[in-house]
Amino acid sequence: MQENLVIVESPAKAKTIEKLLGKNFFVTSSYGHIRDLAKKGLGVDVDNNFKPDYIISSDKKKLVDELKKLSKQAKIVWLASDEDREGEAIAWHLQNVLKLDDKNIKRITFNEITKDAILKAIENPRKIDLNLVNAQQARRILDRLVGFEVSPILWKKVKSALSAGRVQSVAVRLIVEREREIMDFKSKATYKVSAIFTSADKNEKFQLKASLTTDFNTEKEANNFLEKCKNAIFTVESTDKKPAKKSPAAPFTTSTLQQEASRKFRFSVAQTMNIAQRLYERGLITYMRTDSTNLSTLALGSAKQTIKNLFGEKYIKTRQYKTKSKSAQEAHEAIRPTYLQNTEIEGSPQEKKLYDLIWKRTIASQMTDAELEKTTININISNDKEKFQATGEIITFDGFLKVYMESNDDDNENTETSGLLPALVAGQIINRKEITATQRFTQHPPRYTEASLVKKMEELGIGRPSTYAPTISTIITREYVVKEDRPGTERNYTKLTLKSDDIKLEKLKEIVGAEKSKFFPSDIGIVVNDFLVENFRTILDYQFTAKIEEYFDEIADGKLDWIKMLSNFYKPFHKQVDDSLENSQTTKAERILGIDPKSGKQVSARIARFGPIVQLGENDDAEKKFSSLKKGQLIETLTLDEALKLFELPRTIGEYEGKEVVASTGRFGPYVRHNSKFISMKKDIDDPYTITIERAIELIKEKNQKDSEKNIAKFGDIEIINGFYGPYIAHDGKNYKIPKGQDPKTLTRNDCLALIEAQKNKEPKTKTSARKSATKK
DNA sequence: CAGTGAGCGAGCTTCCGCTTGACTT
Repeated sequence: MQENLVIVESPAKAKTIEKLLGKNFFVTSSYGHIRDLAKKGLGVDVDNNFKPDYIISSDKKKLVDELKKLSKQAKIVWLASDEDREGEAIAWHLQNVLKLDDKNIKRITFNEITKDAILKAIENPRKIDLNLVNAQQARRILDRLVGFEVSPILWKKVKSALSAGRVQSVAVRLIVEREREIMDFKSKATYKVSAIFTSADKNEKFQLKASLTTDFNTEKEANNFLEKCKNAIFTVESTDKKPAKKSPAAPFTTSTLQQEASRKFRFSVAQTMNIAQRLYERGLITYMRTDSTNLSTLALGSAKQTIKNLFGEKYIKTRQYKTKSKSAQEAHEAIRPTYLQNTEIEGSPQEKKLYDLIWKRTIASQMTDAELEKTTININISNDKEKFQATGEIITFDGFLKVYMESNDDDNENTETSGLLPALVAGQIINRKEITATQRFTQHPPRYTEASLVKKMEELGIGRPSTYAPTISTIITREYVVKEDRPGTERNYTKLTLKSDDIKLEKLKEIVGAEKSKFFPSDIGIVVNDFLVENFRTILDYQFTAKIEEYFDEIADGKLDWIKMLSNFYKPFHKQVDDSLENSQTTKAERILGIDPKSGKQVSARIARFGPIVQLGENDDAEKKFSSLKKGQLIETLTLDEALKLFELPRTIGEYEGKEVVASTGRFGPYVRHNSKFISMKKDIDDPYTITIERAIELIKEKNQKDSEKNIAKFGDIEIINGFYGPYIAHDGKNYKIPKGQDPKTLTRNDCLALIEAQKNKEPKTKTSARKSATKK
């Protein structure tokens, strides 16, 4: 057995390092943290200096035993976890759990996996930095105290099984407040004027697009302007050329990679991380959970070489980027290809795409600026003080743009910049071909996408590269927010066009406000957020994390005692907990919407046990009626008319084969019920409020037809069913596969029994897995 | 992506950050 045991955090990393270190070293990994606060109860003794109760979780026991065994056989254990707060804590937990003596351990760190860096680390070992460890303990314990003291208040005051936390609650707040901004937003219309000019000289042919530098507020003003243009002479007042530069973006961090993959490929944050993980495990890219934009000297060198080979010397510009985010801990490099000379890889289309993106971004970051020439042409109007302006941009040297251009968040904003403008001289007269004034509306602030939420969280220093994706999934599974598409609404707008000597007025329609994969708060999300902001303002403050991070830094620097820090936080915090338990109202977000003109009864909305509902009649009304809100409706913005419409369902629309046909909306959308069968309506075609009996019968017939095809054969308690995934055998509440190539119609009862028996033998495996997932739930 | 369309009764739920697996139809 080797004298030296090296423990890192990630097994993929362990593999590479072992190759570099040679046979005297055995390298293994801890798979992240090996123990954590007890899952049951608070896990912290608040009356005893916040003494933490650390437990090795069940899924880490085997690993810890293995590590114990290995460390006993080794002379020196090199604790090589990451060079940050969490990494230091992992090293410290390892020492404690493995019961390693100070003289047998050496703490080493390196933030690039190269032979040089690792050998250098081995030559310069240090002790475990207890201050840094304590900063981590303070972070961990504070998060536990916040999460486990505030969540139970929500169970009591709002709804069972809800959760609150330093990170997730602020993420939800961002989404709720953005929605409120949108609710309050008043769109303002202006008339934007643009023109197409042509040459006055018939020998010269060009078209120049220009826009007026000011907008008009009313149709009348716009029309007056166009009237004036009829008799105006247009003269080139000035042309101006200016050189400009564009610089490449920094290499990828976790959050910027998530943003770009979302913008360019529409990958979800989790999807990007899964693909990146696979690339990392295959040794194709560096670690994908990082907040650093740093590139190793090795990478800088090979980028230089690659650029020289592919594009030539003049495209090289070696740069090191400063990491933007203040909370960055920089335990790793930026995300980059391990070998920059590999311009492409084998793999799934998604893997190839993501690798290509990472490669381009990394290479571009080491290339020269792009050089541009921006041209502005101002056009004078003889009878008006307004001016038209045309702008153009051409690339005089492409530089990094040869390989990569960062995408923009607001891709729907098509700025009117064209490429090369015609060569015009001041004083030259040009002709108007067409001038239009189009009514445009200001847009509400955009709803968050996964990626833009991550970006915002990073700006606020909330969450870490390893938690962005899990946090998003938490706020969705708690049903605080939904991520979905919403159709837009139709809007009228006006367009005035001046051509020859006529002004044409058009009333046009456009679809606006359609959303794709955006976050919307739910009623529960809104209620919980309002409750938390009201009762725990300090923790919900956008600056809270940034502030406590300063304390953690002081602890890490040995300037602040971690127990004192926790105590300073906990005293006022716990008082808030007690206060809100005692004084705050249980909240149902109730709103009285008005009176139903038909029945004279009160209409109200609130959160009930199974979600948001509207109620017709007061609580003591024996004949009160309920209805659930539709998808996309919020209690906060529901109108009386919308509420009244909800009571129209379920709606009896007629009879078919002597049985009632009812239309309504359920958990899974609108449906038709007939003969105790539910038939989903077709999306975007049917509407439960307007569906006719004829159409309903059509749906019923269709469904009956499908059902008759569903059952292929039946032998007593054994059935052959044509399911969604193809035909299968159903027996005793369980489903069994039919082997490929076997025609299900020819199967006999005995064939089925044989298949069932054959597949039952595999059961022990599925049983244990069933138990596992059950205990997880 | 199949199927689904209900209306408490006790006890449980919950945090954030490190890591990767391995259950299917």
